Amino acid sequence: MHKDVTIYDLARVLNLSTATISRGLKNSKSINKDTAKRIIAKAAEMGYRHNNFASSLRNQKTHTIGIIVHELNSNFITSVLAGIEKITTEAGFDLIITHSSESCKKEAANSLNLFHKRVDGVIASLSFDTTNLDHFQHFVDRKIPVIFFDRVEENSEYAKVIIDNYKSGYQATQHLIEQGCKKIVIVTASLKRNVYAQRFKGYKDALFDNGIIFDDKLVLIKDLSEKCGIEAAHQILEMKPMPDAAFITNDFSAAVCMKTLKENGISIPEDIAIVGFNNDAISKIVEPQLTTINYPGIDIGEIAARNLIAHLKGEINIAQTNTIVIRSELIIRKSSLRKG
Amino acid sequence: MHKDVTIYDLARVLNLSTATISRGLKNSKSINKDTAKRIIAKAAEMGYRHNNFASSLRNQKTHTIGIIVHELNSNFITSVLAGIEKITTEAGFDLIITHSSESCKKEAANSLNLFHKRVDGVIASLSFDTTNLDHFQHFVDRKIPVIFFDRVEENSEYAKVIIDNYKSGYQATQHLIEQGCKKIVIVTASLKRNVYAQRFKGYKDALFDNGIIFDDKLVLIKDLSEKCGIEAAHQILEMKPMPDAAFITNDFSAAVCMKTLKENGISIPEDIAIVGFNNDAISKIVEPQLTTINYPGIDIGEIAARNLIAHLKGEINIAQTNTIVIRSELIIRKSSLRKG
DNA sequence: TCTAAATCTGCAACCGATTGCATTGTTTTT
DNA sequence: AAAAACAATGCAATCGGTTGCAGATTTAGA
Repeated sequence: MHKDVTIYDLARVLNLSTATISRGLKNSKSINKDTAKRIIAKAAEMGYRHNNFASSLRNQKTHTIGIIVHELNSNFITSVLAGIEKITTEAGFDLIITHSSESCKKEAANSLNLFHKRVDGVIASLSFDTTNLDHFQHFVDRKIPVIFFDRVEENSEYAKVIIDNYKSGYQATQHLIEQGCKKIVIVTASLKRNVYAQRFKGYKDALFDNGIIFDDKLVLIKDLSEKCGIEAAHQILEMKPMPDAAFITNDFSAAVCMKTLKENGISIPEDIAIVGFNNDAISKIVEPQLTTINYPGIDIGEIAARNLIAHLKGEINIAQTNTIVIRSELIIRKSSLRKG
Repeated sequence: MHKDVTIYDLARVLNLSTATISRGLKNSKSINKDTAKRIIAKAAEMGYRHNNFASSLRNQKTHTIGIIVHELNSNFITSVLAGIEKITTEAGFDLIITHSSESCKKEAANSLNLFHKRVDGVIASLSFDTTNLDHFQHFVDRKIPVIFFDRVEENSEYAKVIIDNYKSGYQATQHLIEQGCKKIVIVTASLKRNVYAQRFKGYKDALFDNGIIFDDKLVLIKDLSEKCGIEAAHQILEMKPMPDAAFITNDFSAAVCMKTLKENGISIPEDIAIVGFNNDAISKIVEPQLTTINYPGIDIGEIAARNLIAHLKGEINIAQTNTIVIRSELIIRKSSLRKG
C-alpha cells in the first residue's frame, strides 16, 4: 500500500516550495505557466490527490451543500434533487444527501451530522412530524444559510421555495365541483404541515365560494401510506350517502384508494370522482388515469440551489428573499371527468 | 457571528492543556472523572463542536461510507439504503449517498468525489451502461474496500452481494410454462449488466428444460423506461400469433406494458400472462396485480454494510468473501394465473 | 546604465485535534 | 522513610494545504 502523495512530496521532487505547488495546482495567476504545467503533470504522474480536510481546515469552507429530505422514493423528490445537482455541479459544489424517513428525530440527527460535516449551506424539506425548527438553530447561529422547499414552516424566518398549495387545493376542489360533485371528501395528512394545511384551506374556500357547506366528517387526516389509502376507501364506502368525489393529496394513496373502491364495485369517475396530488408516475398507470396537480420539481431544485449559491458567493442575501412561489397546475385526466 | 469554539478555547478557560481536553471529550480512561465531567460540561456550555477535518486529517480516517447507486427512486434501492443506514448508524459511521442517474460518466464522477472526500469504504450498485470498473481503481490502489450489490460486474475481484438472478429468471419462466404458456416474450435490459444476463439465462434454460424452442425474436432488449413498456406492448401486439406470456424484468415497465395491452383490448392473464421483477409498490396496484420476484433490499443493505464495517475493523477481509447470495422468491399474483 | 515596476517563488505561521512520551503529584509497598 | 507503582496532566510534533508578506529575478522605462 503506497502512502498518499502530498504537496510536500511534489515540492521535494520538483525542487519547489509547497506554496508554489499549492498555487500551481489551482492555476493561480501568480505562477509561471510552465511551472504550473510541470506541477500538474507531475501531480498526475505521481497520483496526487487533493486533501479536502487539510484545505477545509485551513479555509473553513467545505464547498459542500447538505440536503435533508423526508424520503427519497418519490418522483417529486428525485426531480428536485436533479435540479439541485445540475446547479451545484456547475458551481463546483458537492452534495451530501440525507433522508429522515418522515421522522423528526432522524431529521435532527441528519441536521447535526451535516453541521458536524460543516456543510456551507443546507437545502431541506421537512418530515411529517416536524413541529419546530430548533434542530436547525445551530446553522442560524453560525450563519450557515438554510433554504427549505415544499414542506416548510410557514411562519419561520427561513428562506423557502414552495408552490401555491392553497391555489392548488382550490383548483382541485373547484374542478370537482364543476364536474357536478357536491359531497367531496378530502384525504390528507397532518394539518400542522404547511402543504396539507394550505391545500385544506383551498378546499374549504372553494366549497364556500360555491355555496357548499363544509362538513368536517368528510375530512380524513391520515399518513398517506398504502394502509391509509385502503382505510380511506373503507370510510368512504361507509358514508351514507356515499360522497361523489375525493380529493386525495398524494397520488400513491389516491391510487390505492381507487383500487380498493373499485374492488368494492364502485365506478370511477361515475360513482366517485378522484383527484390526486403530485403527478407521480403512478398517476398515469392507474385506471382510470388520475387527475392530479403537477409541480415542477426540477425548477424548485434549481431555484433553491441557485439562491443558496448566490448567497454563499455574497451576491444576494437569502434572509431577505423570504419566499419564492413556483407555478403548479391541475392536470385533468379520466378519474375526475364526469362531463363531456 | 461568533467564531467556532475549539479545544484551545476550552483549554484556556479551564486552565488545562489541549491534550487533556481532547482526552476528556472522548472519555479517555487516563483522565480524572471529575475533570472529564467539567470538560464536557464546559464544552456544552460554550457550544463546542468537534472539528471533523482536523481529526480526519490527523487520524487519516473519516468514519464515513460512500454509497453509489444508479437511481434513488425505487423501492428496492430505498430499502437497501435503509438496511445500510441501520447498520452504519449503529457502528457510528456516516453516509454520503450519491446517484449516477444510470450514467457511467456520472458514476465515475461520484466515485472520484467520494475518493476525494476520503470515505473509509464504498457500497455501490452499477449504472446501466457501466462496462468496466476502471473508475473504482483508485479505491483498490489505496486499499479502500468496495462492495457491490445487485448490479455488479461478475468477473471482477470485488466483493458482491447479489440475488440469484439466474434462479429467479428460471422460476419466473417455469411458472409461466406451468400456467400453460408456450410462447413467452422476455423484455429486459442490456445483457451486459449481470442482473439481466442472468435472468435471461434462467429464462432460456427453463424453456430448454421444458422442451420449448428458444426464439430470439421473442427477446426485447430495452431500457425499462415508461416508453419501453409501451413499445414492448406494441411489439407484442404485432407478433403473429400473439405470445401467451411476457416476462418483463422490471415492475414499472411491466405495469406500463400491461396497461398498454389492456388499452388494446387484450385480457390479462387470459390472453397473455405477465410476470414482473422487483416487487415494487406498483405491482400491487396495477390490475390485475402483478406476479413478480421479491428480494429483500433491507437484508442486502444490512449484509453489505455489516461486511464492510467488519472489514474496516479488521475482523474479516472482504477480498476473501467474494460473493454473498441472498434469497429471493417468486410472488404469484393474478397477472399470471391461468389455472385454478 | 540605473531605477522602477512587474513577475515569480519561498518562508513560515496557521487551521484544530491527536497521541507518544515526559513530568508531576499521590499512593502503596517494603 | 525511601523506593516503587500509579494516576493525572502537559509538551510538542504531526496531519496537508493555504496565504500574507518578503525576497529574488526579470523586464521595461528613463
